[in-house]
Amino acid sequence: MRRTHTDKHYVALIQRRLLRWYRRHARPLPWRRTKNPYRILVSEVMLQQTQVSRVLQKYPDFLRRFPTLQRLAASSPADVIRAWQGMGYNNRALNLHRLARLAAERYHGRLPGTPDDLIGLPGIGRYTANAVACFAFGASVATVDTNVRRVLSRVFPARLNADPWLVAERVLPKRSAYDWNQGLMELGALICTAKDPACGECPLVVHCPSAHRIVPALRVKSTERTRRSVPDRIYRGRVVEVLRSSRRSVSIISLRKSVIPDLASSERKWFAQILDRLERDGMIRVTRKNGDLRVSLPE
DNA sequence: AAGTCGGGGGC
DNA sequence: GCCCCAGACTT
Repeated sequence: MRRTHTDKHYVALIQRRLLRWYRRHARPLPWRRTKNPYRILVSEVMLQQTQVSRVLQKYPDFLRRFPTLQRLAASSPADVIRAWQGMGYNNRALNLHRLARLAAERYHGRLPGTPDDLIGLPGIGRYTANAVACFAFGASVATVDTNVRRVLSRVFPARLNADPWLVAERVLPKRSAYDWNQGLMELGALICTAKDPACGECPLVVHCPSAHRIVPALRVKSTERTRRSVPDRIYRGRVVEVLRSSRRSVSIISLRKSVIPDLASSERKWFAQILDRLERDGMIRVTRKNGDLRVSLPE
């Protein structure tokens, strides 16, 4: 009988090796030194599609500015968007603020502790729900992010086509979920990287069928609609960035000139659509002042 | 299932 | 220039 990834003994060996490696090599990241659900939540949202190195720069300031979920709920969306400067994906800031206000009225200003109650909250998908439940509330649940997905697909390639969540749940050591999940992510970030992984330093190298023969990941071709090959979200980001630094509302004319100085008149409709979508997202506010359209962050 | 949503740093 | 990154949401 050939061993599979469900072989208990084989999995247990891998679990012990990774846990030991993690306990020795774990970086002292600030969100690993707290169980405060709010602080864990902020870190997980910030880390969505964002490197650890950048989150490290913004995380302390954000928590100083908004020390608790209640303080976040009591702030304006504009305040949160400003504090999000440099992070990208500004919808995350908006959703975090919505979550805070929603928790204030539904959960007395606290975060629920189960994946079922967390998932579906603004900006909280399956990964973040499980991450907060596990890292803050000690729930024994799997967390599958891009690191975990990559590591598991290499260590357990037999299930390459299987749902990574099923694999992750099957190999999760129930008693050590926190260290295991963090360890998988740490391994993916430091050793089992997307390109040119350091198999020579990997604690799982003797068990890994993919060791030293990693095939380059398939190119994920971007299909985003572009204007002159630049995705719209880049211009959305520029609009928000201009509004961040202006204490007052800005006329659409001057806003457009700040964002794109040489915009052709034929493209003004395109720019108007950018603003429409930003307004629909709740990212900006458009008001009329004596017949003139003015734009600001939602104060 | 595919599009959309930022920004910075590595190469 | 291109690529990657602790995902979520909309269509």
